[in-house]
Amino acid sequence: MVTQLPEEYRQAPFDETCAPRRLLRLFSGKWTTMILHTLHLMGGGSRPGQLLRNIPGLSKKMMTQTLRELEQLELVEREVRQVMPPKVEYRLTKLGEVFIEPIEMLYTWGTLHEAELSQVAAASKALSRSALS
Amino acid sequence: MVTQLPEEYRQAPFDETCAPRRLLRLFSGKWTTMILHTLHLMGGGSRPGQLLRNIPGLSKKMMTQTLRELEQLELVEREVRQVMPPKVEYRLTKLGEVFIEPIEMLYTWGTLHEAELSQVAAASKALSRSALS
DNA sequence: CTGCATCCTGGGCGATACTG
DNA sequence: CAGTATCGCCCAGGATGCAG
Repeated sequence: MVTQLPEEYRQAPFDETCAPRRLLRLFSGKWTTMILHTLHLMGGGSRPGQLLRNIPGLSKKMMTQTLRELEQLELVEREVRQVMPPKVEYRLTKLGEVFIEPIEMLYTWGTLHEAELSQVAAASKALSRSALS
Repeated sequence: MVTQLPEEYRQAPFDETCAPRRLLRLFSGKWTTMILHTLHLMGGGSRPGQLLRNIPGLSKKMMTQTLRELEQLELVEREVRQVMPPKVEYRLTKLGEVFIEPIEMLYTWGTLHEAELSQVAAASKALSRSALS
């Protein structure tokens, strides 16, 4: 029974530019996945105010900032309607929709495993409590 | 064709403590998932030096720091063997193994979608290039 | 309503050097 | 080899205020 492969046979290490790492970096922003997820969830175009209301804790600044980044990466499109008051809609691009898949995977996994997540939370709580003594 | 539900009928927003967000926070550390993944990949116990060598860019400090956090969350166990030179092994706990699943999902998804990840990279590159002008 | 500019703070993360 | 301590940077990200 091989519990551990010898050094020489172990698979090559991740390099910085490997796919998993690039994905991680893409999702590293605090609000990135939540914004993509919400855009997807609401279907069609979403207005900034709606996004803001649907993502508690998100500030206007971080929203627009994140949306700009996603625009530049061509994961999100912005549609402006020049009227008063201004009407703006954001929607996922075709490329953007691709990345919905891993996000939904993560989110639903989380939802299905609340129990384990609570165990982790409990552990961290126990820790901070003992730290107070 | 309903492209967008009226405000009142839209599903309640994520609150801060919902499962998806907790999962995101758990994985928010730059090295967290990579360390868990590598521990899993190597099977059985892993020695710090091995981890370090298998995760390019990881510094000794960030490794131990992340491992300590994971220990506190009870996702990782540390086994010390008091000899010279010191022998230490880290291994996933039962709870830790649970979280391997979403990590592997993410990583393999990334691997299967290198093409799209490259498109994103291309978009960001095009951006920084035009910014130079 | 939407969006930008500004200012500021915390802490994540890295580099380095030192112990056993 | 494994781990710690220190220093300091940088920037993500929050608060506020102004403009169209």
